[in-house]
Amino acid sequence: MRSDALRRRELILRTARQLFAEHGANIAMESIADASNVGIGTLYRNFAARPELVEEVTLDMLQDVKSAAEQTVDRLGQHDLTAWDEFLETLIKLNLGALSEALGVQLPATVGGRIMDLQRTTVKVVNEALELAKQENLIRQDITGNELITGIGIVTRPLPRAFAKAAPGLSQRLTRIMMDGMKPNPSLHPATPAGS
Amino acid sequence: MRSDALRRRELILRTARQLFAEHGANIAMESIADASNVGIGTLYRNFAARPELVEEVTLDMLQDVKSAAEQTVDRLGQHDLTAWDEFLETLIKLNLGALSEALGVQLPATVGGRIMDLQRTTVKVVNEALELAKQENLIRQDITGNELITGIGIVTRPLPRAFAKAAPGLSQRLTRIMMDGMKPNPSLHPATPAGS
Amino acid sequence: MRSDALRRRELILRTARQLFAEHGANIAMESIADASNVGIGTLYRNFAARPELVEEVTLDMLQDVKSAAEQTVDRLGQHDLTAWDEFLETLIKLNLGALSEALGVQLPATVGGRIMDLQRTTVKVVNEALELAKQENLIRQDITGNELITGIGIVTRPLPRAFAKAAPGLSQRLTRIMMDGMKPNPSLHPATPAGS
Amino acid sequence: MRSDALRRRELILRTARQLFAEHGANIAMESIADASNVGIGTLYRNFAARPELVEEVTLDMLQDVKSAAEQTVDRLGQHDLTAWDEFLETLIKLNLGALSEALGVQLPATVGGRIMDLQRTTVKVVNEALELAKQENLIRQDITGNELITGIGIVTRPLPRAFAKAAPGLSQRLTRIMMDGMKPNPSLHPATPAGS
DNA sequence: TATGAATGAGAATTCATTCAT
DNA sequence: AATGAATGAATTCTCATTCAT
Repeated sequence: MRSDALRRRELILRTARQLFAEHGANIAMESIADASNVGIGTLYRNFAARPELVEEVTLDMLQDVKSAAEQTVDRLGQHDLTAWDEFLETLIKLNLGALSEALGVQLPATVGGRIMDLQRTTVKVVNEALELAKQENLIRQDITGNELITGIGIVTRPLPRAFAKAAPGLSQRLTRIMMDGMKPNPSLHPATPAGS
Repeated sequence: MRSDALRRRELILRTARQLFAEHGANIAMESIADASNVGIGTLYRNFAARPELVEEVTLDMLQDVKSAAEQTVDRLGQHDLTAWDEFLETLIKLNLGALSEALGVQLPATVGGRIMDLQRTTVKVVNEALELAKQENLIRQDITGNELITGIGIVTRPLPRAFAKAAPGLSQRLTRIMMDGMKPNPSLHPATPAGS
Repeated sequence: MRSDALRRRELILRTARQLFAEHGANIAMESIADASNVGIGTLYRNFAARPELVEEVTLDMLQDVKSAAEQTVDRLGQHDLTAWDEFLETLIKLNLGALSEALGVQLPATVGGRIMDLQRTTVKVVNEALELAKQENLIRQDITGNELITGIGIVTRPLPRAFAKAAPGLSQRLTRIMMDGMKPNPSLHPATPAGS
Repeated sequence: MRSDALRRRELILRTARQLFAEHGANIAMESIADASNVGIGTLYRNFAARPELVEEVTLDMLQDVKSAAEQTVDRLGQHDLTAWDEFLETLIKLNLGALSEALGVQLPATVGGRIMDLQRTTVKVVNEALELAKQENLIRQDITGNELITGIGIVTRPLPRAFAKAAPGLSQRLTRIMMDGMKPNPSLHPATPAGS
């Protein structure tokens, strides 16, 4: 039953992540329980309160980013240059935007240490990948790991329905434009990078 | 008396817009009434329900964009090239991001015709301005009005607190990067524009 | 409407006090609302949360004790000796026991200043009445105001149903016995009074 | 094996009794299971539902009173007069008050026959002890067994925190006063005893 | 038989909306 | 027409009890 329960916990986590991305921060705990095919009590047995669930989903997402970055560091280390574009693809597909929008609203101002820690190490690995990408001139020299991630995160946020409808494919286009803004082009902005 | 009532309605609208931008979608109707110094009943007399208020705020915002675009068309028509950067500045200052985030969540899937209409004419004027800007090579040839507006809208959305804190100035940096992505650079992407 | 609302608030307060005494601490907020013939929302508009309602009921009760004590001081001051027994009667009828049982469980460990204050002044007045009663040899010299009140409070608590049923009138009998324990009888216990 | 199971049941019972006295009626079943070092399932195998556990604890408590009374009858029968005060001490130490408060709230209006029966026989034995005590003039002639037990029970109930804090030692003082009220003093109240 | 995971009814609280004054 | 009190549905969370292993 141990593994059974664990499987169920994972299921709830995945479901919650999906629903947060799809319906935003306001999704009711009961909807998450329903979509996971468990009773509300089971949801609460696994995640003592809403903020805890939000925290776990956040960690889950950060872990995905970190794993992708680690792979990218490996592959770029072996001069497999296709790795970089695939990394960006992965980040985009992770739906960081939808999630971070939903989660950002809810995370308490003072985020728990676990998130801070994982965020830190994640950014660190992303920075390593970035360093390698810069050496191959795959990206602007002044971009930081933080900027890369939040940049993709922000640009993949779901658009207001009205806009999304009026112009299908808009989201991908905007992503592309931001990626273009990160392309190497030393002449453009010697700029002072913000954040780390 | 008539104008008195009108003034009051405008006041509520402005207050709501401010509060939506500041506190997001979850702001309570009563808070809006309080901040407007009217009773909740008066708020509801002016806006029959929350979605209607949201709709009006959206229209208000679109109108601002349209007005700015109109001025820009005028000035660019007279070859006042500083007008373009000022237009972008204005769009950024309008806080489109914060607002559209708050409003986007709430607008019903089937947005009222009024919004669609104003959006259409707004985009049209923006496209005119854009056309002039392209002639002056102030912006990439393949950017559409819709992309410009939503691009600025999306990139000026408030960041999750955790990120914002970790890297102050990040938001401006991301805006800059997206603007860079829109800079004229014919070589980069002959791309097929999406949306209109 | 102002006075209407006030009347309603008082009604809720009275109802809550009654229900706390009758059904104990666990009575649901909704039951109180129902019994008051108001919606649950109205209950919460008047008392922002359960502890606030509990506090108000407590203050209401203390005020009753204080008023009774004040009258008693007046009457004893005029050597109306029947006042004392009537005071005790009143305290008993106030149902202090049922209430304090219900309320005691709920009041936070650190009771709000308002309760502390009113309790202090109440005990003070009771002590004045007590002083006069002692001069007339109506009560043991070593009894304090605090002891008188909590003594009556504790002995009028509702008995477990099983006992109450087995012996109707038991509660009154116990009250009587405790009152007997407070009768003047200098020989019995020169005891050191506890508390104040 | 049989005795093993029995031992476990007794352990749960003792634990529950302690927790009821300590934390009141609201203690959760799971806390009782935890404190007993058994799973919640085991608790429910031994006591089919909360009221049953409450009933068993009540019986346990009544049995203690009965045993103490039986000893007292024996000793008083041999004119060991110290037995009486020790009996009172024992009743006080049994923490009848805390328990009966917790249990009283929960016992269904129609208490099971087992409780009624044990209560009856308990009161009977207490009455025998009382008879002997009266012959030795250790207690008022008009006190009944029921009154003695519930009197001690009620006066040893835990006081609301606010009062307890304001006056440490208050509880013992009140107990003493009630005991004083039961001291032999034929002149005081020829009163009609209530209950049996 | 012991365990602890699962369940869902119930409790406190919030907030959009309606209604009496 | 303005006000703010009243309403109740929706939401978060708890805990007694059941059930699968």
